Amino acid sequence: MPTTSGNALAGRRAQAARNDEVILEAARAVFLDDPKAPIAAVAERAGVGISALYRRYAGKEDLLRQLCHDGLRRYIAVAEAALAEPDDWAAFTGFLTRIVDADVHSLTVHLAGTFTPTEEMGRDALRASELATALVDRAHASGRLRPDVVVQDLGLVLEACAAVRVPDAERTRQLRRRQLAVLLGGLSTAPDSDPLPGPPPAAGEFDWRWRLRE
Amino acid sequence: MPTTSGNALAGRRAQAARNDEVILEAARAVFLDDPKAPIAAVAERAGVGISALYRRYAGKEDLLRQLCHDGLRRYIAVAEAALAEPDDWAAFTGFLTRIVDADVHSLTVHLAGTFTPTEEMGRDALRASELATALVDRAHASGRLRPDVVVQDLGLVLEACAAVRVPDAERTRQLRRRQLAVLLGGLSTAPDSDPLPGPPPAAGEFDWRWRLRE
DNA sequence: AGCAGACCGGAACGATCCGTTCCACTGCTA
DNA sequence: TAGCAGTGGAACGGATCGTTCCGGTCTGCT
Repeated sequence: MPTTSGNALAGRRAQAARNDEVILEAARAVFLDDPKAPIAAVAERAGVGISALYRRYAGKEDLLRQLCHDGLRRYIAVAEAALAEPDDWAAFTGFLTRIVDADVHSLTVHLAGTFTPTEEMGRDALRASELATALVDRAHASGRLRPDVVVQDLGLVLEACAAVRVPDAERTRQLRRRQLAVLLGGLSTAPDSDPLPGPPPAAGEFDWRWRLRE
Repeated sequence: MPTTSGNALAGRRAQAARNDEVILEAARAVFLDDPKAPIAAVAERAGVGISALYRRYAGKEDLLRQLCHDGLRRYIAVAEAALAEPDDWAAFTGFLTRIVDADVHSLTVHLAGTFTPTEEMGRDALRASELATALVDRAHASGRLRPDVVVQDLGLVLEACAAVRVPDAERTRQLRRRQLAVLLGGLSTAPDSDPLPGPPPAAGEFDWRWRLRE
């Protein structure tokens, strides 16, 4: 007779616990593919009924919020891991590569505006931007990053990579790496290059995504 | 008494002719901002009734198709103009700058899949890709374009720029130019750079956009 | 002058989609 | 074995949107 915990395999409880995972994974896959997919698509992909979803989340908005927050936490985790890398430039490039590979940008930015954020998300977003700043600072210190690049340019880079999209997921990853390689080449210091044009992206210039869409 | 032609200002005919323009412009603005905007939004933006739209176009699909075809023709015109530039590299960069500024990429690619294309569009698309190839070839000849860049990489570049988007249109243009500058830096030959990773984008790898969405 | 009809605004309709609720059912768990 | 947590999926109600339709206006021709 399984107790309330400790058994990972059998029984109704275990099935429910497994569904927790399956549903979250399905939601990630579905909303990554189409940010406004219907909730039924998530249930279908997970191979469960709609009730299994509504038992866990108050509604679509709640699911989206948790998914987005999850992406934010991944971002932070990847950034912290990258900061542990001793080489300044490698920390920077490794960070971007991992974020792009994990498609975290789509998980966060593209889902924003579809729900009202919690204040904890606000705190995490702040922390995320601090970490990103640290990575850019170190990249500058390494001398390999163009001096006129600012933190907010990371947003442009990630957006550019997330925009690459073909039906096959693995191929998408490859093409995004190619895109990132080109961008990193352009971000690197070059002997005789003109300065980047226009005022650099400003802090908060992309915040409109986080405000509710009207 | 105005005759049937020659007068550009007065009368019902003239108003109708003006509406032709106004509606097309409104449609461009609206669908550029949101590819699946309702048709009523176009009418509202144009300051006309819905009838004025349906008098000119058989339906939404027809409007979208003509808009997209229009974008394709712009693309071709810009490419032809660029090819007249004597300097190989300048032709290449000038072409990209103009396409990005005019937001032609959004007009074509992002609208594809929402209508069944005509064969004339197929011909124009072919011509467009020939012109793009010529521009890339000349850029290669100039020696300033990395040898491992292929025509299809243009699609990635344009996608990256089109992905940049803030509420203000003029600011969007500025940021896209910045993005393009970074990308062009990465596309340029550099003394000691690793080759671009992965197989390059293949011909027709982005064609799925042109097939009807299921 | 007068009328036929081009042209227009916008209400109304019908189809579709989607979030959410609800209920019957299943098989653990105590 | 009784009860309930967990579930599948039909059904509902609201919202959205493409399209049609009708009444009204004004023009351009006769």
